[in-house]
Amino acid sequence: MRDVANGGAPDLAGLAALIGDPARARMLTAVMSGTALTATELALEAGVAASTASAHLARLTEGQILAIEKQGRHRYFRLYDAEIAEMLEELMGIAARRGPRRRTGPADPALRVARVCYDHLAGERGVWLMDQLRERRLIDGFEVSLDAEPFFTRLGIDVASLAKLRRPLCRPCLDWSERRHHLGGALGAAILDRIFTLRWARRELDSRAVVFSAGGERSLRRLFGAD
Amino acid sequence: MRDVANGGAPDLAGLAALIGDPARARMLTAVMSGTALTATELALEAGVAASTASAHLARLTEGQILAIEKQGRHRYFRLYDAEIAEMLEELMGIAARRGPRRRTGPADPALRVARVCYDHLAGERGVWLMDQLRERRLIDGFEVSLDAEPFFTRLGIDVASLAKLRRPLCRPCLDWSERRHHLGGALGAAILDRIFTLRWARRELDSRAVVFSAGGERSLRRLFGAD
DNA sequence: GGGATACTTCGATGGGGGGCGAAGCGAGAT
DNA sequence: ATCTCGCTTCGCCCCCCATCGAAGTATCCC
Repeated sequence: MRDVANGGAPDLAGLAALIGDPARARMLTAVMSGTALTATELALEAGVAASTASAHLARLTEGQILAIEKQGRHRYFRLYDAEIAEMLEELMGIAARRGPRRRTGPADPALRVARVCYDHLAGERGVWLMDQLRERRLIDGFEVSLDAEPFFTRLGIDVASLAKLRRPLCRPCLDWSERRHHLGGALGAAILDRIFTLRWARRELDSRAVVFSAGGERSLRRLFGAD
Repeated sequence: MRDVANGGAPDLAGLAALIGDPARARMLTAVMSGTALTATELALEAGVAASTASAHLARLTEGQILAIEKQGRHRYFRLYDAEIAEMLEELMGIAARRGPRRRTGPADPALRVARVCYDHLAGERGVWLMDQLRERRLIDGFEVSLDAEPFFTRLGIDVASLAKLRRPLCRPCLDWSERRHHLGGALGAAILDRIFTLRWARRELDSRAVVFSAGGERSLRRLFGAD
């Protein structure tokens, strides 16, 4: 009813208002780490009562910002899809840039170096990776090169089956700290997955930070480095 | 004071809340047409009193969503920069997609075919253009090819001087109706400028729609078409 | 079954902010 | 100098909604 008022224009205000509440924004920031969180955890994260959080989560779900995964007596919340994650990353980037004054907190540097953007790698490492893939012509423009399959197969990634998914294989995602693109999409997610499986890096608890081990760092450079 | 509370995270809520008010969203939608508008025009557009609009505009300016251009006794408002325009386009895309139910209003089709995205071309024509440029290797990945300069020079666009600007020359911008990228950045703006100058198309009044003439349509296809 | 845990619903409260009109103000226009 | 127009400031109202605690419902564990 209320959205019929304006002439077919998308409900920009509704969507933005959903994100524009402090408690909800904190929840979304928390869930940007990629791990699904329970309602109670999110209430804690947002600093509000469970009942308040419940109402917020209902609205975010209704608005298709979050999705629910029921599991026993828990209700796990995750971002609705990768598109939402990318939009949030972009918003955070803009907010950070025109924020009060550049704050250089202690936890910040780690996030700038490497962090999770929902389910793929962002930060300096993320855009470096994207640069290298393009430099080596494994990615061409917005698409994976035809002759790149063997490379990814050696890495343990089956490009052909990823390409069958509904989700775009390869999607440039604007990085909030670097202000350039890193690799999202199914391939971006698969690469980060391999990085964790191979123990080149680990997740920092309760943070989006990704910490590479010295050896992992070397392996990454050896595998993807252009020269 | 209020933004020091959370640990260095960007003020996502503040930014989104700025956009998340119906009146402000209507103003932003209006100014997405690329033309700078006066405070009074925006008040009319948003359907609020001049005083109310003034308060909104002050907040949007303060938040660096809009910028003011004083001119005589008028104050013209425009989007702060192209980054903001792209972010809004993306938000509108997401809002449209998960909106109530696909509404196919009468004015909609024209917008889907071709429209202005702040200062460059979006819609079917916009992504077609991007596809062709990439197909013909005039744009490679995210950059203009080295040997593309003569082509654009013939079109009356001096790539070298565009490249000197602070603004990125070539920037993929996610299209809300097509869900794929069209060409933004200084080059995207220059191309649309030429399209208007050559009278291949004209702006629909009070709308973001771009209407091509039959001849303009042919010229566009002849110039950019790949085969 | 009983008890604990996870979460939602309900009802009440309060504050932030969006809304308006009237008055103020500054910069052209005459 | 005076008028007019464009916009802002001020004072006010009022509604929306974020918030809470308490009670209700669902699910698991023993």
